[in-house]
Amino acid sequence: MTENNIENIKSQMRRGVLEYCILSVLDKNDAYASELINKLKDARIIVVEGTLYPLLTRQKNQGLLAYRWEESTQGPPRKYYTLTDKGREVLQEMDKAWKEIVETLDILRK
Amino acid sequence: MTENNIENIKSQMRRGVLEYCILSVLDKNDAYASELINKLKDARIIVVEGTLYPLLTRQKNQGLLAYRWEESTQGPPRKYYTLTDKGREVLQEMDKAWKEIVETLDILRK
DNA sequence: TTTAGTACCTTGCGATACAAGGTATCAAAA
DNA sequence: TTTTGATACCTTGTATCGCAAGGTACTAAA
Repeated sequence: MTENNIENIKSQMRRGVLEYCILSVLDKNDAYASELINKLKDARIIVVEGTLYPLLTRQKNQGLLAYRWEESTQGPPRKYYTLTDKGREVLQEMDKAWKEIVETLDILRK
Repeated sequence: MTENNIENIKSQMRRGVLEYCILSVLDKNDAYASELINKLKDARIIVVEGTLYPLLTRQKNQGLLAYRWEESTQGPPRKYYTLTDKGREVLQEMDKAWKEIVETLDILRK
């Protein structure tokens, strides 16, 4: 019960920054969807396929991401996503928004 | 367009921590709904009635909040919300979850 | 030619944020 | 004494979105 409650709270917080996390990861290196899922899981941000795929499509449609296909030696081709210039701009805006929220919570919890 | 985009991003981030903010405010002082809205607005967390009322009811039903009615000299009676013991426990869990996410983003953006 | 591994994507349900609209109380002005 | 304005409560309907579940396709090895 309470456990569940807390998991909900965490996932709610994670959801709020999910797009920010995706752009942050892609800012360092291009990546394909399954790879992204693993990198985010390593960073303790849980995200599943059914969440990620539509989200990547949305971000691509907003012009934040572009992609290219690359052949793989061990399975089907991979769709590598990369940040666009607009994506980098938006990422900077996210940095600001994030800083603001962190400050806000510092104050609220002080 | 882009403006809108960024507003969406901000509000998404805000949404993720909204419950945390509410409990944080109530941890300092009991408050009634309209008062909460103003305090959060001052802290740059925008929340509207249609969001807050159902959310307070949810938190009350989860046993995190309790309320009492108090007469007011300038209008209808006010429903003052207060943190329960369970609410305080959950708030501490939120502190942990929040710290974890802040650390995660520090690393992702480093 | 079947199985295992990897990678892509979609569908349907449930939760929820928010705009808009509604009710009730009190006090002061008309 | 009725209307207006301020304050406070709450609900309804719509749209969005996360996630579980299910589905397709390619490659290599058994």
